[in-house]
Amino acid sequence: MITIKDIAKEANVSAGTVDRVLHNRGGVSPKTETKIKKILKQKKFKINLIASSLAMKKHHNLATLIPQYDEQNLFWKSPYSGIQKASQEVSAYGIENKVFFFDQSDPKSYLKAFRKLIKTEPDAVVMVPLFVKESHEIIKLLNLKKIPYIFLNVDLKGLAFGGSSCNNLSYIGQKSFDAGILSGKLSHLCSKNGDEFLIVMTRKNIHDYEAINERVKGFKSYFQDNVPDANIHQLKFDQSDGFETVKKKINTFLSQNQRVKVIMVPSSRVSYICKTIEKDHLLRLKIIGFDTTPQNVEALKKSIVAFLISQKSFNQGYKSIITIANYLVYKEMPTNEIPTPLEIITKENYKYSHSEERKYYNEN
Amino acid sequence: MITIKDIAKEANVSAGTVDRVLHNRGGVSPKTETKIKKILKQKKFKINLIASSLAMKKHHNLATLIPQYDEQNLFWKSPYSGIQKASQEVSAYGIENKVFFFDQSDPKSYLKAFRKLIKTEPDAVVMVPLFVKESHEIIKLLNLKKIPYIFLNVDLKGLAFGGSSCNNLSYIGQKSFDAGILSGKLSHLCSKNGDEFLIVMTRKNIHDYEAINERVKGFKSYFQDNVPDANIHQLKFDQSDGFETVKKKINTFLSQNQRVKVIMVPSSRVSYICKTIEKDHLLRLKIIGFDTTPQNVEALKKSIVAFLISQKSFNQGYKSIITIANYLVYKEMPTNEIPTPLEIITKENYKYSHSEERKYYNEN
DNA sequence: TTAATTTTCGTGTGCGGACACTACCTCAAC
DNA sequence: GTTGAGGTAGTGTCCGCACACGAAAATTAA
Repeated sequence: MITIKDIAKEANVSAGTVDRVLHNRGGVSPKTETKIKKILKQKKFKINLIASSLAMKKHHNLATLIPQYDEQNLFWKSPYSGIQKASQEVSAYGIENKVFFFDQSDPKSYLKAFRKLIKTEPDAVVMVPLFVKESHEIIKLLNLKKIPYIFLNVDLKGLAFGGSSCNNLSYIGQKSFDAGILSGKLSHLCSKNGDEFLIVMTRKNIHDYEAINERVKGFKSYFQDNVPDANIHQLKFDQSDGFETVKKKINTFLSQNQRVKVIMVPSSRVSYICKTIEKDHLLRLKIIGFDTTPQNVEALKKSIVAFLISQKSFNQGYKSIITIANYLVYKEMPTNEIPTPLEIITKENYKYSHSEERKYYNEN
Repeated sequence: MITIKDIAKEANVSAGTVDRVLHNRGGVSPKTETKIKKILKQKKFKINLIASSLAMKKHHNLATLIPQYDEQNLFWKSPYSGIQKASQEVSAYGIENKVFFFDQSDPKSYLKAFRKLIKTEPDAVVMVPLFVKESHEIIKLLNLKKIPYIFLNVDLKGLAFGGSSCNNLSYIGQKSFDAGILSGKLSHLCSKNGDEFLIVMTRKNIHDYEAINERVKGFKSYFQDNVPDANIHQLKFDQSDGFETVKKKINTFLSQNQRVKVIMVPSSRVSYICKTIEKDHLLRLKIIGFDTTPQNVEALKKSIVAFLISQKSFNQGYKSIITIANYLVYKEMPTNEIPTPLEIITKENYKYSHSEERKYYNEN
């Protein structure tokens, strides 16, 4: 391992001088500078990041702005857990993360949480820019203060607000359209000619409205491209519809459409839908859903659900923190967009997936 | 940030004493030990890994013993790449990894490579114990020298040789039986009642003989448990069979067995098999294979292959190094067995998988 | 009681680098 | 010739921890 001192000795200067050229601090004569730079290259010197960050005594403050989760709506629990795990890990590197929650249905709470956040003077921010208009204001301030930020799960990419554009370091999140395509492919694979398909939409939370729509679009797009004459039905339920209403509607529909053999539920509510379907219908159906919530996994294990497509939101939360931490500590520039694997989960491979996540839950 | 000194001050002892209890170095009276431990907990002290690794400046020597790969047989390329990537990462922590190759068909070269390896006096070893008998000797020596080792991709678990048992820290590798079950499930899902199945075995390398066998067993086991009356055919080819022989046999078989609708190839040779199959047969077939070799991915993209099951051997190689590094640096005891996810890859989600691996390839 | 141990603990140094502080040198102005 | 400014380069300290060495305290032996 080559150290600064080695270089200094070789160049007949002191370590301080080498340090100066390493950091372009100036105050070095052109002659010595070129000489040192030459030796640096020749010896393939690389700064020891460990020693470096110790010496700098970098004490970074991170801040995270995400929607609050609750019993009713566990969607944001998983990314939060990932964030927590990553925070724990990077804390050893002198990075502290503060999490600020807001109500996903209340833009005002979003702004309010951000105001609290900004008061802590973070060095970087991970945020879920759920509300476009309010995000405008936030982005502007972050740009002004030159605080780097990355988007989690919701992208504002390309949006420019009156001169102040989104300079987010990266976007980490779902590719819902592609996930929809995948669900189409799986549906197709486990069907035969003449089978019909059913999409069941239940709109429960506003936040994933976009994701659900994209999934449906992707699903249809797959069939458009591959089986244009496929018969795709669609049922929509509202928040106001009770269990019995849903049950009646679905079963009536299935009775009248015996050729429907595959159901795709573009949300994490697939296990709920399954509960409404009568046994004799279930027998002929292949059901595909999203997200590995405990209930969904239960349905998977019982072979009621054939496939779950998981976007590993735990990992997304985890990665968001790790990414920004690497940026702060090692100045490692993340790619503009960090895609998350689209995982296909079945009864048979579930136990091998999400092991990180489950390990974390067990420890806590 | 709480430092050792803070703790020391609080406990009215010196930093050295705190250090001693932190590392269980002994030489501390029970009284002070419990006192310090209490304060440690209370203040939630966490060792600063940065400072720690700097101070230790442990120059660990790792050694890896894996089969050589070549143009003909790329199986071991992927784990090797993972190993390389991890080696690079841990080098910043003063860990150097030396890789020793052996000929996967020659036990002598295995022993020879090991002798070279042991001369470097490694602090830990990652190895693929391909040959049982020769491994005996190796394990004995490693046990004697108290060099920790982990097994990659081949397990000798439970094997005891004349008193010297395997004390491998961990096993990182495939779960081929379960992968076979998964292939069964996928085959089942994309078939309908009355369809028949075909397993095509090509035995090319000795090393994955075991894996292939397990996959077939798993496949059959799935059907045994779920569709006992399923009709499963099997074709075997030998190394001596040329392309034309294989082609003829397969197509003849498919012509005579029109009800075969799903082919499962329990090895990474699926793309090769596909090439032998005539177009009109391909149209009715769903094909399932293993491993994301470039050729297989090509077949996947052309929709010739429906599913590939990947065991992420890149990640396995990567993890093996990271695991042993964590053991050396942080004395972090790995779990006895580290399972690898069984990934289901289709045309639609391929681009989102293996991103780590591809990133690495692009960088190098 | 004193010497010989053993147990328990404090001190100092170094890991590789960052950065402030100081020292030296040159050159020009007075 | 003295003085001061500006440009260069060396030195020392600290970051938080690991670990060796040796000192002090406690225990045992003589």
